[in-house]
Amino acid sequence: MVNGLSELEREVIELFVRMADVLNLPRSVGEIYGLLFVSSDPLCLDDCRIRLDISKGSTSQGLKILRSFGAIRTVYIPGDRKDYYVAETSLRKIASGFASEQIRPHVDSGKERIERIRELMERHGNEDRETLEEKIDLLENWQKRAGKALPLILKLIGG
Amino acid sequence: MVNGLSELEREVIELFVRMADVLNLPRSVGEIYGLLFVSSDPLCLDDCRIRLDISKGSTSQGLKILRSFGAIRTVYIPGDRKDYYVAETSLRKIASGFASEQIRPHVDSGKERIERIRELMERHGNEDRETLEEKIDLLENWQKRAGKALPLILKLIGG
DNA sequence: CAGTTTGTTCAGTATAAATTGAACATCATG
DNA sequence: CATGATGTTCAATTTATACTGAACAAACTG
Repeated sequence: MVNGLSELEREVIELFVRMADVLNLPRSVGEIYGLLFVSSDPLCLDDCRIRLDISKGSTSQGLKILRSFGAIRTVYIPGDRKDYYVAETSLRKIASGFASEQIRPHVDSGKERIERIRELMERHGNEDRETLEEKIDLLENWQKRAGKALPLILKLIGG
Repeated sequence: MVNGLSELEREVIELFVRMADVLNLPRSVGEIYGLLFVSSDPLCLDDCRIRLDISKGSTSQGLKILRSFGAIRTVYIPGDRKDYYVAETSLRKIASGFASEQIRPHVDSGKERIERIRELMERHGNEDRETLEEKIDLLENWQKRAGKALPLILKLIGG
């Protein structure tokens, strides 16, 4: 046992580090969630910091991000001023939180950009106009499908 | 008009740069795909390089990546030694290529890791054994759902 | 086959993002 | 209200990743 983490713990944490990587989240976010996930009892900021051997700043930021999409829950422990956390284990909740915080904004800004592109095309009056218009229609189509797919995916994953 | 790119072109390209960012792909990949997407005719490596003002290396790498999941198609132009490319516009094709090249491997390696975790737990014999086992079951459950969701998402998006 | 065109590779460098740690704010408590 | 405990913020630094450009390989051309 190195670092205060058992091999089992390290392996679970690494799993979530990889997930974080895929989801474009900081490594530390994966580490923290992983640690909370394997822990059978709630941990506070300092617990995480010490066991993962990361800085206070990273730990604070990481917990903030995890809270922001509901991947962790705050637990009140009587007689203790510290905030304690447990991993949320409902995939549905996590996925929908993640979707609305990290995905939806991108989809929305994409929508705005397509509108802007439409406007630009008005004053384009080119030979390729026809072809171009088809492309933009296509783009809008993708956009819409992405927007509709998102909630369905959540249903699908969330069970 | 700056850089040889019209405002319209720049806007479309930026759209794909943002997408690339979400999908964890290099910016240049988004740029190249965007350029090919707005272009009404096929472009070769040097066309992309010059119009986007990026290096040969980046362009070559970018095209390689785009080819790797079928986001672009090679077009043969008689009497020209160069390879020409057009953007693939079937979302279904692109999404399934992306899934099998960039997502599936992660899902698979996650599966292996869970197996390893299972083994580690055998020789764990702890008090928390019960709780821990539930967690790992949960993990496996997520894993399976992700594996099954993937093809469904493709159906959903691909139309 | 020497010269040219085309594309790839990769060591070095630049860029963006995450992490650190110290300063700061907040608040409970004696 | 001074002290200590807890958590946040942010400038400086580290780290990971993408990009560059020169060297190279392959293949065509005259």
